[in-house]
Amino acid sequence: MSFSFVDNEARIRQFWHDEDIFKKSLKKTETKPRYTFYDGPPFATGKPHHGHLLASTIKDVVHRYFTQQGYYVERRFGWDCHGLPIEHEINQSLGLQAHEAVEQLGVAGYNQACRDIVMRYSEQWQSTIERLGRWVEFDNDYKTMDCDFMESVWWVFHELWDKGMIYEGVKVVPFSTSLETALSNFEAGSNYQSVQDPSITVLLSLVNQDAYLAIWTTTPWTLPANQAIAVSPEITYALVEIEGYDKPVWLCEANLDAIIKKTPYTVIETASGASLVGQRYQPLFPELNHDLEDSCFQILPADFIETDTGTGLVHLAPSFGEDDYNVCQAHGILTLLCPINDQGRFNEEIAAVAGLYIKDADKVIIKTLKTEKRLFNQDVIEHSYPFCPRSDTPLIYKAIPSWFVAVSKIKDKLAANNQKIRWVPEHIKDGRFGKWIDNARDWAISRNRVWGTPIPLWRNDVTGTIICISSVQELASLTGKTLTDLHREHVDPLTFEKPGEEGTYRRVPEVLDCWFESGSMPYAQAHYPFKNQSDFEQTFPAEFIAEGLDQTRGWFYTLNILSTILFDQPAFKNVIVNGLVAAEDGKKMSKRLRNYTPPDELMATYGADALRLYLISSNLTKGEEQRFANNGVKDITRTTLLPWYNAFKFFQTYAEIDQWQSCTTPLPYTKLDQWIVSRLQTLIEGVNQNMQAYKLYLVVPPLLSFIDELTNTYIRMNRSRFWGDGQSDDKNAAYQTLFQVLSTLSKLMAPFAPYLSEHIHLSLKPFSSEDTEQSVHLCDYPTVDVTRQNIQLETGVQMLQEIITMARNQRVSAQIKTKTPLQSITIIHKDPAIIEALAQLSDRLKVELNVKEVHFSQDEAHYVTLYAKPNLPILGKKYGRQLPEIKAIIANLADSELRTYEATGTLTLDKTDFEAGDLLVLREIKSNVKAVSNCHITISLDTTLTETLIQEGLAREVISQIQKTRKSLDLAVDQRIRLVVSGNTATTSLFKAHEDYILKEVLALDWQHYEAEQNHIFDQIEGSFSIVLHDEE
RNA sequence: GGGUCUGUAGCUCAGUUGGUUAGAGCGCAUCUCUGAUAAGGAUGAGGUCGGUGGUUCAAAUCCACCCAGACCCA
Repeated sequence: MSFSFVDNEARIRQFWHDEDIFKKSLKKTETKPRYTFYDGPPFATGKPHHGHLLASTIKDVVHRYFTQQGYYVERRFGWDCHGLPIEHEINQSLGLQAHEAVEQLGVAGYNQACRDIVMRYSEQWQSTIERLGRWVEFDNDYKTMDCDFMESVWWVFHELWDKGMIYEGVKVVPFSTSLETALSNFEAGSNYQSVQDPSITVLLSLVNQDAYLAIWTTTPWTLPANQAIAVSPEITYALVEIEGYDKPVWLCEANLDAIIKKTPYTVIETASGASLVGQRYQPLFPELNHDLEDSCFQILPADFIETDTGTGLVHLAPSFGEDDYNVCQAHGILTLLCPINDQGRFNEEIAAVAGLYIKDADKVIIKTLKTEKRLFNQDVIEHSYPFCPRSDTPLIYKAIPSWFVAVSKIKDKLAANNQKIRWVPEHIKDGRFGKWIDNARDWAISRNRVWGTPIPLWRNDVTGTIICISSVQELASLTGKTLTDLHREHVDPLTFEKPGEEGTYRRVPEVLDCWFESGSMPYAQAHYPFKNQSDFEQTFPAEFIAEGLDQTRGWFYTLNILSTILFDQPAFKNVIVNGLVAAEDGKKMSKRLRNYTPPDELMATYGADALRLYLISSNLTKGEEQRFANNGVKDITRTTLLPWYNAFKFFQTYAEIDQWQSCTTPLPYTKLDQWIVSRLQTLIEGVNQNMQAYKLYLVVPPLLSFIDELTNTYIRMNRSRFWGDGQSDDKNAAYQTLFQVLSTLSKLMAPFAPYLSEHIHLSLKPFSSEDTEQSVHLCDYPTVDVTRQNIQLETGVQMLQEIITMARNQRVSAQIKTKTPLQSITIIHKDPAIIEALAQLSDRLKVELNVKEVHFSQDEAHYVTLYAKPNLPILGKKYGRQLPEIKAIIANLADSELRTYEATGTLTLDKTDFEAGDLLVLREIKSNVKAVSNCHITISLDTTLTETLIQEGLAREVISQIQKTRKSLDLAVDQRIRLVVSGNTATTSLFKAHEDYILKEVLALDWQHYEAEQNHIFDQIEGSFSIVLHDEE
């Protein structure tokens, strides 16, 4: 019956659930130091994908680790509830556009519709996250739409308001005319498409000169909103007389041919852009020209102008371009022309295009310009243009009134606080995040939406005075209404008046950007400062957060803006930034392409432990992208989980037979016992170091090699110690060692592979003479015990393994199987300390290599010649340019010279001297000697075969075959058998000669000789024979 | 267009302050071991370390530019 990781995980999960282990781990650490964590809230409108599982795994690993370290780690799951994604789903399901949906349902109905779907997949989330093994409190979660949460968001806003960090302005934002709303830059950037647009050059008449200005645009519909023209002061412009035009034209000198094309022209004069600044021109659509500042319709200087396309004279429509807006603002153009509505349709002021959608207006405007002979050039350009990610209509940039957080005021503090954060990977601190902060601009936090936290500003409709409300109570004191829900349908109707003041206070219409809410999460999840005040202040900032690279400009940023303004601190001290999980084909994971296996399916196949280990051992945990390969998960099972489980299973099998119990009395531990314990200590040390540095990606590889050493070296080399009958101190020492290693390993692995660790921990319980914790996750994390570390021994075993490999190679080349014993091996090394270390392991060597004697020799001269290589890092610095000559000298050094060098540490030659460390002395087998060397150590295996040795080899062959037969018959490992052997005299004498040995190894009570041929035939044995196995009874 | 990251074997990835013959796993071929094992081990094939230039005695590693990909920002 083979072990199923998946079934086991289900059992363990049931155990955790039945025994309430997660709660117990929290209870146990309740009084311990706090380790604060903030969970970045996901939207529950879709199911969790690989990226979420990655982040969840990272979070869980760190939480479990610090819990076992003796910290109290509160883990509340968070949900992002507000925002455009939710609204869009409503609009889509109704088949309506935003304003229509709101008109139809009303604000209350609309918000109710959002509320109904916002947690749609939360159960799916919970089950997947729990399946992954992440311990997080779903019953103690926070939602950004909870009244308490929203009240704290109001408080945060109010703090900012009081500190003068909020102001009202105008922002040019990506705007979707189909959703009739502004989009975040994030949303706007997600759907660039290659499109063809008109590319036209238009002529405008100057007022004080009989000449035209040529301006270039790809958005003709913005021309009615033109309010100025920009030039670059550094560029040279030319006034050109062109055939067929009544007046000369100004444009940039560099592009004359490209713009004018084949028409003959003459340059009349040239001028710098600076000298053109201040010239006035006549607007194209004078019908709009009312109530504007005098500063309009003139040439302004700007620094963003390029000459590779266009005329160097740039049309400025401050309502429809960020650069345009900034330049105009700077030169006193404050009143903006905006002849279109939110649907992108022109209003009635311009008769020609009234009611037309902007893209349709393009054609009309071009036609009008043509008839007025104002169209200089008309072309089509193909370029990349942002589209609405929801409706696939072209976005426009549009100035809308907005509320801002004055981030630029606190840039320096933000940067200083950033320096206090440990970023993994580190480059994000001064790279992506640091540079983003350096260029920080004010943050527009208002949205003209319905489903969100209302901005808590009430404006007097007569005086314009604004009051910022900071709490439910304050609102109640002004309005007499105590709200339990702060959404618009409840808040908007509340108005109030102030005694002695005329006018009524009404709330401003906008809601907050949902990033403002997630950035407020540290305070809002605690309902700070209305509750938990001192508790919060003691645990802020968070010790740790972990999210994806895409949050650099998202959550990481907003958290820090708010924490810097509120408390002049970063919001978190450590952050692991994970990279994007790509599909195996290198593309994005996509439902449409079906290029990935859903996480639930993966866990149903390989289990959560394997998935977790695969995810955290990758570069994903340091912000790099990784292609997700199902085979990688499978490999983890094969290379890590399975050998680990098998090591435990081996222990369990024999410990049950022997009814073994752990003990604390001193035992005669062998060198290999001490060695594996030392290796374990080194592993513990490394894991702790890497975890303290939040380098999760460094944890799994050493672990893997430890498990490899445990199974393929320790257990393989010590198997026989567990087999013998009865109890002995040596056997006890072997059990005790393996038991200790396995139980420590289960604690060490618990954060990473919580299920299998738990299974092994629970299964080891019956063998422990001491009380153990109910769950491995309630255990203290192992710490390194340096007294049990023995680096010399670790090196010795390392060398032992090298020798074994070399000797096996020599057997292969001599064509002698490992089963055939050989008389002796000689190990040659000049260092007595190393010989001593190896001598202690010589019994081991005999068994591993199947040799009868192990000899040691320091007499290298007999076996090897020495040669040297330059120790480049040292000699390079010493000799620099002369290095090639020195290398040549070294290559020609004689054996005797190198022996002197090794003995004395120095070597004096005619041209140069060498000191200790300059040379690397290596070994090479002499051509007349039968030996093998790996440059450092040399062995010589005696490959002479005698009849006795061959016979012994055959006896082992027989044993091996009998064991295979036992296994194929599914006999229990301690099942005794009887042998019936048929064969010729050679067979019989082989059995007679090695009777004791064979019977003992295969657990046979006796053997009998039979004449008849039976089933099992071994042709390797001279004369052939067969064996029948009989169960004992 | 700008910023950050990535580019190493057929595939997935290591590669320390520049330094000696660039490694591992999977896959492939050959051999081998095994009463814990879904295994293990050995050997081999497979690399112009994305490209070009530069710095240096020495570059996968540092610098510049270019190419490709990802993310973020325009």
